[in-house]
Amino acid sequence: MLKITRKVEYALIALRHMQQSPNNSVSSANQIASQYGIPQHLLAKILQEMARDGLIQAVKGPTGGYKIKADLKKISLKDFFEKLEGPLGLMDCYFNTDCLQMKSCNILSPIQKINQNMRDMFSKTTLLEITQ
Amino acid sequence: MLKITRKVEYALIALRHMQQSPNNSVSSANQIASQYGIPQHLLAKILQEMARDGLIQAVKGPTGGYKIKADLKKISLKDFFEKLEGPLGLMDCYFNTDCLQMKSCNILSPIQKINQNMRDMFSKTTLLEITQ
DNA sequence: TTATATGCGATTAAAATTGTCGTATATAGT
DNA sequence: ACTATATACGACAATTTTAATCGCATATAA
Repeated sequence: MLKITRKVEYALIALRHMQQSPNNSVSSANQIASQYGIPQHLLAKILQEMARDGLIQAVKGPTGGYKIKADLKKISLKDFFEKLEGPLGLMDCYFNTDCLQMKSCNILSPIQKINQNMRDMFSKTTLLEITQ
Repeated sequence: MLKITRKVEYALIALRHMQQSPNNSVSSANQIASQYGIPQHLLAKILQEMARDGLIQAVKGPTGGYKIKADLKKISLKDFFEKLEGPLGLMDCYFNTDCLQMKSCNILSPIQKINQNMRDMFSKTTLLEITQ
């Protein structure tokens, strides 16, 4: 429990790679995948999603690839996680209100506080801090 | 991702229930399970594990059950999580050193910092704060 | 003696995650 | 124009993790 997914892990690795690419030149999915031992097709899908999210810029065709598009110091880790994986919470009931035990649940409010702490923590860290 | 398991959730619910039990009288697994809509056999196993961990005290036989044994203000949420679920880390490489990409991984050190933040956060909260 | 508890291992079921496949489209280089 | 290499995207399959169930044993109050 309390693990990040490989999807997020691969996304971070790729972002850092691009961040360190000289003159923000493009890097292809295959380049990155083979360098870090990531399944190529899987990484490609993740990069496509990040491109849709506006985090990176795609360049098609041979000599194509991806490069950083967004200003990484303006994006928190929390926002990044939520872009890729959806709402961030220790328990689903933080967002979902359809739990049948809602009324009888005796740990709802304490859990909400911890949840908020965790979200605050990830809100304070920027993507730039991770990737530079 | 970054979710707690139902096991931990059920354990917290049960702990809080016992904590609020008048005069620290015992509560049976079935009582608690039916009150909060938790599968009985599953909760029983979790309570047994908590008893082995010294968190609660088991009383056998009819009229038996469980009651709080440990001093909950001396146990951090991190310790509690690790008792039930093992090492607490965003990625396995925080503990495991057998990742083949260890050398080429470019996000190891930033992730380690976030990991430490998360562990610190859960270290600062006591079980008592959650259950009272 | 009986009914109701805990104790514990094995097994199954369900859900989430991770990875693969196939096909389409874009474009630089020749 | 052709080819090789890249992104784009949906469907599907495999794997892993989590959640739940089953069966049987032991303890003990009434």
